[in-house]
This record gives sequence, C-alpha cells and structure tokens, in this order.
Amino acid sequence: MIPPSATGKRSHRGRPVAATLHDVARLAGVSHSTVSRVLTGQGIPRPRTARAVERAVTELGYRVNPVARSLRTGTTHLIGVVVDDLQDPVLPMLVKATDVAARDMGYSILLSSVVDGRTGRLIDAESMVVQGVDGMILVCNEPTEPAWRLLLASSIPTVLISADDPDVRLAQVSPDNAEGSRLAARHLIELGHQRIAYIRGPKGSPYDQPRTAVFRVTCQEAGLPRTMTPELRGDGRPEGGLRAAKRLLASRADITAIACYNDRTAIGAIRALWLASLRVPEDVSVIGFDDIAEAAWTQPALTTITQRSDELGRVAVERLLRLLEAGPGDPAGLATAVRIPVSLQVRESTAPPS
Amino acid sequence: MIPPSATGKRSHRGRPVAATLHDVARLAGVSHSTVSRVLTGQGIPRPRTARAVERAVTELGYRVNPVARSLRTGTTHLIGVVVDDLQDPVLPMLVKATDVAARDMGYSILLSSVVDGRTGRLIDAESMVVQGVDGMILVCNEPTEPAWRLLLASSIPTVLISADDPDVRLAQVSPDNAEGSRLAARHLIELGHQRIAYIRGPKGSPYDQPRTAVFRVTCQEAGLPRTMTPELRGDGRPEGGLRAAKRLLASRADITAIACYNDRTAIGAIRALWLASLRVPEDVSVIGFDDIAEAAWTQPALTTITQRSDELGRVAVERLLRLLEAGPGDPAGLATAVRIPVSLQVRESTAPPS
DNA sequence: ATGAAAGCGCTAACAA
DNA sequence: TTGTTAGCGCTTTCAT
Repeated sequence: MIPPSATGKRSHRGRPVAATLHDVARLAGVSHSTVSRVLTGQGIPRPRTARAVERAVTELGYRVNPVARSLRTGTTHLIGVVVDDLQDPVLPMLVKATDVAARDMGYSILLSSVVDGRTGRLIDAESMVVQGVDGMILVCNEPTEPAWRLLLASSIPTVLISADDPDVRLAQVSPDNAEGSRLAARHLIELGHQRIAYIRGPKGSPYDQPRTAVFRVTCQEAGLPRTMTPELRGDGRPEGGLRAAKRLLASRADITAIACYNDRTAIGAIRALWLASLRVPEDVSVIGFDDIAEAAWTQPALTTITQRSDELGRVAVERLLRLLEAGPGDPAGLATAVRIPVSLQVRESTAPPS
Repeated sequence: MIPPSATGKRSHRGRPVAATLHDVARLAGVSHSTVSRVLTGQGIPRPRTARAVERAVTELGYRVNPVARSLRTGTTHLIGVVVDDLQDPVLPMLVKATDVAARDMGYSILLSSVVDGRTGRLIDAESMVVQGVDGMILVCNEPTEPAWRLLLASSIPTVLISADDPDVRLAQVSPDNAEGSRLAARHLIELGHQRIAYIRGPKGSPYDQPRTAVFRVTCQEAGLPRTMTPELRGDGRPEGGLRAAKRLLASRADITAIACYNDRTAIGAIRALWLASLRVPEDVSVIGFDDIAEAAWTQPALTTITQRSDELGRVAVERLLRLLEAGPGDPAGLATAVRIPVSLQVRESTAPPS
C-alpha cells in the first residue's frame, strides 16, 4: 500500500523518495505522457504499452502526486467542511456522513471546526481554506448568516446543512423540520395532552424558526389556545433546557408535556424535572428532536424525532458535486432546499397525562 | 477577505480568476521573484519596493496559490487526522483540539473518519491521504495495530492519540490512564466500598489494559481480595455497559460500586441499574472515565475522571510539528509517550455504601 | 537588492 | 497510438 521505495532511492534526510511519472516512463520504455494517459484513462493505449506501464507502476510503487495534478487541473478534490459545534452530537455524525460520501466520490474533507458564527470567525476558516478547496459544506448550529454571506460573495460552490431558510440563495439540505415538529405535536396531542410547553432553540439559529412555527401552528389547529402552549427560550444545549424547564416549573405547574427544540435541550429539561422530583413521563412527558445516540440512554429513554444524518450528509455532498460540475452561473437547482424525511421514535419519555 | 477580483478578470465560466504573482509583479513594476521574496520574507527589499508590492497585493486581492507553493516546497501544511468512532464524544473533542492547535501553527486538518481499525480499512484513508499530507494523527478507540503498522512502514511522521503502549515505536499522547484509574479506585475505596466491580473496555482497545490493570492493582493494595472485585467485559459503548451491568446484577447482588472503562459504559450501567429499580448512588455507586459533556447530565450526574481533550490535541500537534522539523532518523523523542494529567470530578453518582 | 531562469510533477494540446 | 512541448504558480539558486 505504501510505495516501498523499490528503487531504493532516498532523500538526504532518509525519507524514501517517491517515484515520478518520469521514473515510470523510463522503466516502461515509453514517454511520460503515455504513462499519464494510461493512468487517467485518456485514449486507448496498445495492450502491450498498458501492461508495461502497469508493471512499472507496481514495481516502483508509483502514486500520482496529487499536488502536481491539482496545480495542473485546477481542482483539488478537496471539500471544505466547516462545523461550529462539535459538542452537539448531531454535527460529528453529519461530518462523518459527508466524509463517507465524499470519499466514495474521490474527494477528501478539509475540516474547520474553529468557527464562531456570531463574530464571523469563519474568516479564519475561509482564509485557510478557500483557495485550495473545490467547494464548501457548512454544518452549523449558530446563526450562519455571516458565514454564507462570505461564501456567497466568494462564489465558491457551497451547500448548507443545518440551514432551512428560503431567503438564503445557497443550496441547502436539512431535515424536514416542519414535518418533525408536526409529528411531535400530534404525538403529544394524540396522547391527550392539552397544556404543552415548547422550549425553543437559540435565537437566530437555523432551525429555531421552522421548528417552533410548525409546532405552534399544529397545536393551534388542534384547538389548543396559546395560553395553554407557552413557549420558552432555550439555547440548544442541556444548560438552556434545564434553565427553561426550571422557569417553566416555577410559573406553570399545570403543564403536562414539554416539547424541545432538540434532544440536548430535552436532556436538560429531564434533569430539571428530576431535580424537582417530578417523574417522566408520569407527571410530565418530554419529547426531543434529532435522535442523537444519547437519546436512547436517558432515564427514561427519550421519545424524539429521528433525522437521518447519513442521508443528510450524502445528499449534501451529491449536491455539491453537481454544483462543481455545473459551474457558477448554471443554476443546477442552486437555491432550492432539499428536505430529508424524519420519523417519530417513541421511547419512554412520553405517555398520556395522568 | 475574498479576492474581489479587482481586475475584473473572469474565467469563461464566470468564476473570478485569482491574481498570480505575475499580475502583482507587473502592477508593482518589479519581477515576480521580488514579489515572492517580499511575501515569504526572504531577503531585505528596499522600503519602496516593499510598499509597491504590498499595494499591488492588496489592490489585486492577491493570495498565494497554496497548491503551487506545495508543489515547489514539497510540503502541504496538511495534517491527516484519522478518527474511527465519532459516536464517542471524546473523539470529536479531540479532533477539534487538533484543529485549533494546527490552525494556530498554520496547518489544516484533512479528516478521515471512515476507518475500521479491525479490518484495516485504514488503507482507504491512507491511500487518499498519505501523499498529500505532511504528517498524521490517529485518534482511535479500536485496536490501532493495523493502522500504526502501516504508518510506521510508510515512514510518515505520526502521532498517536488514544494509544498508551510502550511497545509501539511511535510518538504517543494519552491521558494519564494509570493515574485516572488510581483516582477512581481510591475514591470508591475511601468512600468505604469493599465490593467493587469493574466493567472493561473493548478487548484490545488502546486504553483497556492500562486502565484495568491499575484499577485492579489499586484495589489489591487496599486489601480488597479479587473475589470482591470482579471484572466484566464491556465494549466502550452504552450497550456494553448495560449488558455487563445486567450480568453483574444477576450474579453478584452484593456489589456496592461499579467503576467503568469510560463514561459511555457508565451511562449504560446506570440504565441497567435504573431498569432494575436500583438507586444510584444509594444502592450502587457508579464512576466513569473521560468526563464527556454528557456526564454532567445523567440522572444522577456522573462522577468521573476528567481528561483535558484540548490539551491532548494541542500536545499531539506540537509533537507532530517537532517531528516534521526534525525529519526521520532524527529521534526527537520519537517513541516516548506523553501523558496528560487527569483529575477526579465528583458529582452525584458516588456515595458511601449504605 | 533585484532580475533571469530553472524546475517541482503533472495534464493536455498539438504533431507525428 | 505515441512522443514532444508547453505551462499550471510558485520558490530558489545564480547572476547582476
């Protein structure tokens, strides 16, 4: 797998020196362009030639130098993935999914995880990355506006995961937030809950609006008055869920169910309930969103909305590659948003009100 | 931040064309080698020249083409990070830490997360990555043997995080597993526990041996006989912790404390206890290892050993860069293992036996 | 202090 | 079908 340095050549520092096209050409008795053609599959070489080249290649353990190729072709086969919160288990899974998909298509992932969407620290990422990268995928929880504005201006092909906003003129891939919120609301309503609190995500975060809005509408359509469906602000993390739930318990002891922006919020809410010696789901039902791995391991296990992270990542990469082929100017469905189906995962944290 | 294409030049497909050294040179009225010198800081240019160059650079929004530079210098400033289990919250944090540190030093992270240590699928990663990368960092839970054997053979500078094995002749950085296990054992013993079970990690995983061994020895030194400190096999995931704890409860109802290979195992164990209607810590104490973010949010919150992921990542990158400077052959502390201090984090899941 | 020129390893247009 | 040649954008001798 590793060029065994069959020539025995070594640099002065002792590291084996990689064979080049020239070495292969010489050994095979052809010109270097012939080798290049055989390797890239351009033109049809004589079987003899092809064999000679291949033998030389394996003998020398030759591998193309991707840097030289990139310089020549102007394409690096690198995808910049920018992620802003690796603490949220959703994002690592998304990153992994993009990596798997990208690798399948012959691309690699250049990672940038030091972004602070709020202050536009994305510039760091950008300055490191933009030039060498064929395209970008953003996987962000924070408000992504500064990020995508930059990318939009740079005209570098970009796909947004974790964005669900028709006003943004960039390709987007997101879970079907609307359907998820609908499923969550209906689930609680069908169980018989009438007084349902909703703990929102961080203000301005990509999914806060769509998830909250549809949840609210679904409750209204079921005839639940707004006074019975209070909304609180969380921050997308357990801390925010804990605080919001505490506030809720202090003011509205009549609530029988809490729906959350995401699973991490729900985890915080469950802890607040636990600290208040309330039982889940007997006293209060809790439902999350995302179905992170941890959701199966809370006490009680969390009922939630499952999103297919692998699918999200795969579709994002596919769209990006299509963008790369199409070139700018060409629409290629540039600004359309793709939504990945979600489903309800019933576990232990929801039950009829007692 | 993005080259505004001040020249107005555009490729035929509409993407702005980046300015080159030549463009800058022409505009500044000097040769391109002078521009290069000014930019790389070689030689001392006349102030006038320097100013002229800098003006031209900003006017054109010039950025060096990293690919061309790499081809010339033979160094990509890319670090390949190979990670095998993004489901374990420890690893994303470690990846982030390497990214932050690397970026500080002018390097970027090429990620590979599709490795299956068991079957040696690392080859995928390797074949994609090895050529373009200056060095590699492995962040793996699975047995890393096939991986590091490959890297060792390839003579590419490599640092192993999540390896703690003096027999491996590669630079290693790990948490101080021995000290962590000692702290955990002592904590339980000092609370008065006499019958302590230990749930191990996956067989052959890098930390299983060191953590288990020291835990065992510490118990022995405290005078606890082996029959009172049974060891069970987990898999490093909640599932394994759950299964092991169930087995334990079925066979040894006398146990008053469970120490775990890692927090995820502990999370599974806590669930087993919960399912058996045993209270933590009143009936059974539980202690983990790693201090992942989730540890603070279990019911009850998990007592555990805190490891500094950021520190681990930073030190790993530092060592790798030192290796890069040193070149192979030069020792530079090649095979020495660095251990990052850990500490005991007492939360709610441990208490004296009742 | 600066310029001219070579060349890193590769692909692709053009000739043969 | 194959070889010759140019050149991607940069760094780095070697002259000047």
